[in-house]
Amino acid sequence: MEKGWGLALESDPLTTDFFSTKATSATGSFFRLNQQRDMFQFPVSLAGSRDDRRGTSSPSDDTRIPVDEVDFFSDKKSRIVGEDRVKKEHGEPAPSSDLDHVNTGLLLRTAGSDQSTVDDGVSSEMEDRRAKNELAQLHVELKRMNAENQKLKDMLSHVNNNYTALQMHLVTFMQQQRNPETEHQVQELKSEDKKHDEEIMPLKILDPRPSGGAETAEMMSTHSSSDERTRSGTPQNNVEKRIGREESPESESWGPNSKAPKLNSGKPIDQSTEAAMRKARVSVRARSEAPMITDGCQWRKYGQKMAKGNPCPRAYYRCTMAVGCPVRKQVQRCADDRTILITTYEGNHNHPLPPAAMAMASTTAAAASMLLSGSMASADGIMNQNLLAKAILPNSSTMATISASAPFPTVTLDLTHSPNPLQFRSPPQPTQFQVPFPCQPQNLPQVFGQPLYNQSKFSGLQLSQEMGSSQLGHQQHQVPHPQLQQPQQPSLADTVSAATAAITNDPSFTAALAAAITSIIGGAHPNSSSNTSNNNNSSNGNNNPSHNRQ
DNA sequence: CGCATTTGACCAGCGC
DNA sequence: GCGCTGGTCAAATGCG
Repeated sequence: MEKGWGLALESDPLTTDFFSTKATSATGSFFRLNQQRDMFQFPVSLAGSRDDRRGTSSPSDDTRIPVDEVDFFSDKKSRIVGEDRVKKEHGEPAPSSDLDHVNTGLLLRTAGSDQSTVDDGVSSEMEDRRAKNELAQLHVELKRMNAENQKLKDMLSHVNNNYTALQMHLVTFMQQQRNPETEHQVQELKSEDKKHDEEIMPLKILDPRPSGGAETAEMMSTHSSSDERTRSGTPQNNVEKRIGREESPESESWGPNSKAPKLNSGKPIDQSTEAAMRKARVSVRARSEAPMITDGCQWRKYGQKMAKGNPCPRAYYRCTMAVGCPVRKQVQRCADDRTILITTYEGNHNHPLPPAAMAMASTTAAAASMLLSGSMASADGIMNQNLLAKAILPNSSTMATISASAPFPTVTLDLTHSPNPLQFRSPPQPTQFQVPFPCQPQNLPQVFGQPLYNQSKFSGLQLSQEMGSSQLGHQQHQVPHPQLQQPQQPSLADTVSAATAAITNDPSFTAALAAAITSIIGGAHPNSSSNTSNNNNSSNGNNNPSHNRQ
């Protein structure tokens, strides 16, 4: 049972098959197949993150190079150096490599090999000396490479941080333009986020929605207090706890019986949208044998119910990565197709997330923001939401559906239509740590021009093709990102499912999504029609990319 | 023993 | 008002 950031965060829920308790035994036996292996997994692609260093099946294993000597960000040289060194130590002649000076020595030796067979005495001594010399050179080179790698790693980390900060600044700026009164709240969030920038990417990217920042802050405070009450645990507090739960926005149930106001109620827009924000949900449909997708967060199961119309029980989970985190999720198998796992997220994390969790968090945050932005953009929420769904998946109406008729605004990301899903495939390495494969970037598919580190078995948002070509391509000028400029490589069918992780790991994803949404909403929204022309210039991510939803 | 899960009970909202 | 349903709680249980 592993408790760190990374893949094994959901260890116990994995082994606990809630379908086996009440569901049929048939499904139980089915889902018990390699649950660990078949978990959805989200990548850890944050450069320089701890997870990146935990690569296990790297070439360093084979060559017995100490891990600290082989950097996963390293270029080919250092690895070759390592191999050469080992081969040297084993008496093998090192092959010609990229190291010129090494080659020189080897070539000399090779050139003289014929002679060395003739006069053994002198040449063997010289060879020894030469070999030692080479070895020393290799050591020096290795050190130099390591230093260089470290430098590059630092730079990469720095660039990442800067990029995130810049993105947040941009969102903040646009948010302030749209809603100046929330400026101070936004600033609060910014300062909070800064605290965690170095180690962990912050989830609480500002909510660009009107009063979004306020909402986030409010939810955080409210939930901390309410949850503290809830966790106080003394029996005499039961009544108080119930009351507190009712007062807390998060405590509202998320079912059709919930107290949450409906979208098109007659309430003023502020209240209704605020409530809608609280209750906005993102439902992810994906194929998986595992009882729960691995989204990088830690969850604690707090309930299970048989839902009407579905023989499979519905499990209720609460985020336990931080005390008082209001995020909850429901996990349920689809009644029609029990290989489909439906995970519904609600709430905003009130804590920083590890990179592994950023993937799903970004996805759901983008979807939720998009949904809520759409619902607020106009009174005709349904229309805009449909447009937003098309914004996510312009060429497929079934990939993302937004329900405005539901008690809560819900966006459903349907990830089950992969032509060749890889969710049942074995991971390339047995370890549960998600390790990028910097050694073979050329073999990796790209989404939005970003190499896919295919460590994810998540079946994917399937945004790669449509979004990459039509949507993102359209938005590239709006959301400048170096990687977005790269030509998109045709996505491999069996790696499409990893697209989501890669997409959502890219901080530009939500910005790009927001830009796309903004342009659409701008056209549909009567009040923002004047902004339509601006969308191509200045809408870059402002309208959406709030990571305040999980 | 501590922690997570299980599971029955409770509560609130909705429909009839 | 009553029953149904969804969501949550918390004691009981299981596991490492």
